[in-house]
Amino acid sequence: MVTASRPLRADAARNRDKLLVAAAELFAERGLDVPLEHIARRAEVSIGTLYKHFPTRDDFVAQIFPQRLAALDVIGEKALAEPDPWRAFAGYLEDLYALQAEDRGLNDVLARDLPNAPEVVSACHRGAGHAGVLMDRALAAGVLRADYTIADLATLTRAMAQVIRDSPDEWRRFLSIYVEGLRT
Amino acid sequence: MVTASRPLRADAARNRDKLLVAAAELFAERGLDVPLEHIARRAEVSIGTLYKHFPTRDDFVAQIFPQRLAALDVIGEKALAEPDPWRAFAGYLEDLYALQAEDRGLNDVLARDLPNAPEVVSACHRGAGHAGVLMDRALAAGVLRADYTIADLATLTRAMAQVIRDSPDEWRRFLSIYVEGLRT
DNA sequence: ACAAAACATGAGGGCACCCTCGACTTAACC
DNA sequence: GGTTAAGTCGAGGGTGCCCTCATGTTTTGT
Repeated sequence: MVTASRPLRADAARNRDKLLVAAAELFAERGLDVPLEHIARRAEVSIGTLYKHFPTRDDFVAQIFPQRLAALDVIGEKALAEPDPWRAFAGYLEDLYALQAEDRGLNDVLARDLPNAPEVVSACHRGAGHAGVLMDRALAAGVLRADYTIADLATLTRAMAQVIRDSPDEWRRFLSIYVEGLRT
Repeated sequence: MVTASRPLRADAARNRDKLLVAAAELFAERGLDVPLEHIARRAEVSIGTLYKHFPTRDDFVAQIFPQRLAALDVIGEKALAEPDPWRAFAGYLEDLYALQAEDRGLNDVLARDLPNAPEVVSACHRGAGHAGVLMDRALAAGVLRADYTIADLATLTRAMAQVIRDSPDEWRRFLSIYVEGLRT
């Protein structure tokens, strides 16, 4: 699907990289809403050049987050390898939110309806898939509240995004209370 | 403390009232961040007049929210009248968030660090006082997780503000799960 | 009815962000 | 090394919000 366009000119490739690096840093530090001008400034590139390479904020998102979201698969696999269904499920949540807590941008990405980047969307779906399996296992084992659904998990994720934003050191406590309420 | 200034001129009093009504409506509908220009427009008054009466957004907040926050006292008293310590505590939370769910502005007020309005701050403190008593009772009865604190409640409140914003119909479910985790 | 004081008005300046486009610069290829 | 397509630059136009102030209007008290 990658339209094999002619390779970029050397300076263009360099600028593109600098932009990606700057954007990745700023998304992680300040969240998804950093002004594009700040990204250009940190990349030491003009705003016009930024728009040439990434006409849309979502173009940045599409380039940056898929690899970060790969971590989702990693923790998913890890959880699936855990034999105890409850520990698997609860551990998954803990790992997931630890990820969010480390990266303000990722926190934003997972908390919003958004983003128009298909790659990001599909990564999220894979994540939801893992979570679904873990939930089913826990349900089958009778350790998870019987009426719990994926939609509840989405709600939790947005709530956790908020908790992480305002008390980055207390989210584990909040989560553990909620998770306790989930157990049967 | 009300500096008994000369009474307002008739037209001025009328405009002030229209502004308060408009602001109250818009805060409730759209949240605390509505542009002040929108308030002026709905009040059918110029932006200059708005600034004359309420130089600051917080001046609106200070006039509007104290009476709404009175509802906090009502539900506090109601909960204190409930003999069962667990039902009192859990019922208080339910009533509190029901209040937030009905009023976007109130939701914002309770969710932020903010506001520079002393009357609002003191109403919140009274609310926290009620909550504290309810928590102590529940703790004494051994029905509430022993390490629970007021700070946790503040975190919960911000999280609930978020949940209410994105799923106004699902917040009770989320709350009930969390509250379940609180019980011993 | 008049003067003075109180008030209302809205154009406009400031700011932060968005995005575009024409003039310049540079890498790439012969 | 000259040509040219590709790329860079940043001033500047657009938007939405904030807030102020000179000018014009209304109320009030006499």
